[in-house]
Amino acid sequence: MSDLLERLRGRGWRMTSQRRVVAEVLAGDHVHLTADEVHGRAAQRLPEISRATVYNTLGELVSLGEVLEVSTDGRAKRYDPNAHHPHQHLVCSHCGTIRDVHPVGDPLDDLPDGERFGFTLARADVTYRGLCPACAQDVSPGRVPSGNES
Amino acid sequence: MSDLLERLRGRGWRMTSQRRVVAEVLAGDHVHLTADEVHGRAAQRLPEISRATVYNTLGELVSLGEVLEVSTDGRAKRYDPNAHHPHQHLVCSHCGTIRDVHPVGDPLDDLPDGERFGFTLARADVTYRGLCPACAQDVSPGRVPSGNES
DNA sequence: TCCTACGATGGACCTAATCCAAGTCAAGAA
DNA sequence: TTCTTGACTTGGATTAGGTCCATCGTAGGA
Repeated sequence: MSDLLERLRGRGWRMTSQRRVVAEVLAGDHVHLTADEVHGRAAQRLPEISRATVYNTLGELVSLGEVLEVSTDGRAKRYDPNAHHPHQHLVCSHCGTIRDVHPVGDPLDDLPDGERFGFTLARADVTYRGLCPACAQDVSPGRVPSGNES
Repeated sequence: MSDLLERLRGRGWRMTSQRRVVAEVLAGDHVHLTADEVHGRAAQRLPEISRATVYNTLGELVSLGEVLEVSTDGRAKRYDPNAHHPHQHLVCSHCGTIRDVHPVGDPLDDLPDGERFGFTLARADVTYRGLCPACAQDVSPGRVPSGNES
């Protein structure tokens, strides 16, 4: 992730401790934190960091194309640092877990000309929805309901 | 759309003037109103209708499967009455216009087993993004498509 | 017509996000 | 090294979108 910091510096970003911490919090695969979670983790290292700064920094990372904004559920937006590898998302309808996935083919090819209404298409965002293994067990009454009744 | 009212009555829905007006506002193709827009249009016919009632009614229509909730940007959810005809959405990145579209094939088929992480898939939501004809004209200043002057 | 449980109301409240004026500090210049 | 300055940060106010709840109203069955 330090190459992100390099890229940002190369783009003339003024490097501050706040921006560094936010960029570092957003490292790794399958990371999809809300702005509030980013703030929480950043505040562990830099207790005085403000929410406004986290929002500003996330917004800049998004407009620089270094981070993707994903809103899978109409609630808080999530931020995905995996912006340089095209991918789609797989979301658990029950617990909200998100995984990055790589479908085959290009979904843009599936939209016939007659269905494009003259639009100039840029991309297609696909959200696969279903139940993750853990929730599939909890939700289906199956047999032997594994103890954790509420 | 009056068949919607019939179906609702058939399901034991208590029919009130408020519910009728909300259901009537949500009629037609390519209709994707926000809750606030629904409230505004409903209030033209029934000025005393409250926002809470609109939210309640929309929520019930969604859980009955009569209306779809779509959130194509991180802002207000939109409500799509075209719930009985499977479709995806085409969104203008500039003005936000939404069209219902029908891609060929089933996007679920494009996700290989190795990319499913054990999930039980239910469906795939696809959002095609691009510029509508009107915005494509507005945005491009003519020719010289402003390469990448960073 | 009367009852009553279901639905509507509006105002308080909540979360996510943005705005803003004032203070701070990174990094280039001297 | 110190100075300078404008970009950055702060925290508190504000906004948008949505939910909750106590109370009132009414659809529709008896």
